[in-house]
Amino acid sequence: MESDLSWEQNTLINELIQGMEVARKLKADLKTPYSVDTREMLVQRILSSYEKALQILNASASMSRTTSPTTVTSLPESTISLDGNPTGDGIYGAIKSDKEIKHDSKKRKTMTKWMDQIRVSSENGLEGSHEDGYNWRKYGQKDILGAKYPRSYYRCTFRNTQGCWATKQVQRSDEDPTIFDITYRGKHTCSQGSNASLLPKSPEEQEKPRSHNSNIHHAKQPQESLTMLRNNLTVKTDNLGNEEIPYSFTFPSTSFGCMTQENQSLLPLAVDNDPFLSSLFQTHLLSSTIPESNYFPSPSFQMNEFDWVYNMPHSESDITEIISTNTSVTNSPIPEFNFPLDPVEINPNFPFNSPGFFS
DNA sequence: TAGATTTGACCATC
DNA sequence: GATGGTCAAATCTA
Repeated sequence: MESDLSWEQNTLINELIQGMEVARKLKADLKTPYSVDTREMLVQRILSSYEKALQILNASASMSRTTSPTTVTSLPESTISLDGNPTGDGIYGAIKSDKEIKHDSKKRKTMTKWMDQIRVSSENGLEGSHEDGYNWRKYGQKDILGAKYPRSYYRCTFRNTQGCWATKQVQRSDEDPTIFDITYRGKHTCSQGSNASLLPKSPEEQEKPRSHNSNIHHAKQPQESLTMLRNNLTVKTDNLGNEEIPYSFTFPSTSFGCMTQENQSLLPLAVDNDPFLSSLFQTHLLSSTIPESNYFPSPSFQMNEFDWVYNMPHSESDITEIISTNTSVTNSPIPEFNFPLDPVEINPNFPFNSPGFFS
């Protein structure tokens, strides 16, 4: 197994390459009659990639330091916090006795842990989804010292039935209430582990202000969901702060919106022919033009990259496979960033600072 | 009535 | 002892 640094380096490289790829798309896009919105989304993706790359560097730097937490940067926290063994929590896959359960907190520190951030747009609303394809059940909320907002605790719905010990904590950022820091712990060992993120949600369900029961959804359109997942790394945050933000928050427990045939048919042909632009366009189309339908719980995609890599394997063989293929160039922990590294060449003269580039 | 959320209490860790 | 994480009874909702 590779070292953590290598794993992060791969992630970092992929992020940078992702930025490059999007930049190239945008460059090509400048010669086409594509909409400003599409270009805007490309720019957003570029920014996202570089932001993630910087955060990865940040995380690496933080982990390499053993000094006080005052060295932490101004970000709420590194978006990646690994314990060094992405697959090293196999003990949590087994169903435990009551006695073992009671002592789980002792093992807390040994569980795989990673963090992500989600920015919630007003389009989706705070009561909208922050779903990651898994079914979470809230089991606690606590005021945290020094934090303006309470922290919510979620665990996998299938904890009892399938012995899935994945948990997550959701903490709204003090600095930016539109950002939620999410800490995942443990790997999903439930049946969702393999198809999470591919779980669509009907528009009807999406329109519900909050779901209470029956949050189990089955993948009906995995391809669409995959496409969405691949491209939903960022969320437009225009008009943020225009709404009163409730102090307490609760994310509904499940899953992704689904792309409808009608929506897909709206894609311009040129965009449709480009898988990348196509999915990108779909993302933007849904998130910006029909907010009422709330088809897209976009934040969930933004958070899901690490969730995916850790949680997707749901058996020991899957884990082994990930470990054994970790040296592959297509082993990005962010599945949507999987593409060969070889042909990439970075052009330092790319005009990022050109006037109007970030229009 | 089943399943989810709320919330006070308990426990482990630092 | 302070704090964070979890439990579990009470409550809510479809």
